[in-house]
Amino acid sequence: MKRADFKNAKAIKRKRLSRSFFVRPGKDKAYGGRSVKIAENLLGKFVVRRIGGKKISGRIVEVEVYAGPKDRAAHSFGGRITPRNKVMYQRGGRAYVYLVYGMHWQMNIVTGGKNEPQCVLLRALEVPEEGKSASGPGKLCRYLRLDKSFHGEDITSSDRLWLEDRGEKIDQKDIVRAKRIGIDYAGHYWSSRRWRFYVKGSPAVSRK
DNA sequence: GTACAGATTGAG
DNA sequence: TCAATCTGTACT
Repeated sequence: MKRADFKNAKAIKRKRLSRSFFVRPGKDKAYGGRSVKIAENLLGKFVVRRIGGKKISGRIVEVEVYAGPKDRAAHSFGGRITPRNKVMYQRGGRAYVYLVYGMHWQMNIVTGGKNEPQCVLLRALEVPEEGKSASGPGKLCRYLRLDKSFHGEDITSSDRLWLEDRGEKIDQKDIVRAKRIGIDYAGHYWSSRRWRFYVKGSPAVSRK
């Protein structure tokens, strides 16, 4: 490697997202507002999964906000606390991983402070591997090889799962705001909230 | 204990 | 359009 190349390689910014990204001070302007902001800010960040000496990563291009206890589509609706969702009540920065439809894992990131049960679902990544796909929450977990053992993982300190800022800032005009997928059971008010965000034009976005 | 539905996916 | 597949949840 030439000296200049080495310098360039070192110059690529890879900063792990820390607690302050997931837990933000202040009050929400609208219900779930801070988590909406976090969701938008997650676009363009990278998920990194370390398996032994190997790293798998992907660029986040699609997310959804779930903001209990008012949100009928969220597991925390009504303030329910169950073995499955109790991690949502912890301080932000942890993974909420669970099985849907008896066969697909989904990964959420807990946002907000203690006893503020909110989270952001990761729905799609752009991945470098030819032929591989992470377009959809189930496929994303299959790609990253995530399962129940990651439930509750603190992604601000874990050595096998974390998020990175690599210096990209998605412009507001490139963020599409849409209705969440697969939650029609939550009733018109909640299913019509535009709490799904994706990067305009990304080929990896699910259900375009 | 039983019943039932689901933040999905891939095949037909 | 539909079945796979199983956990969480609500009820008896």
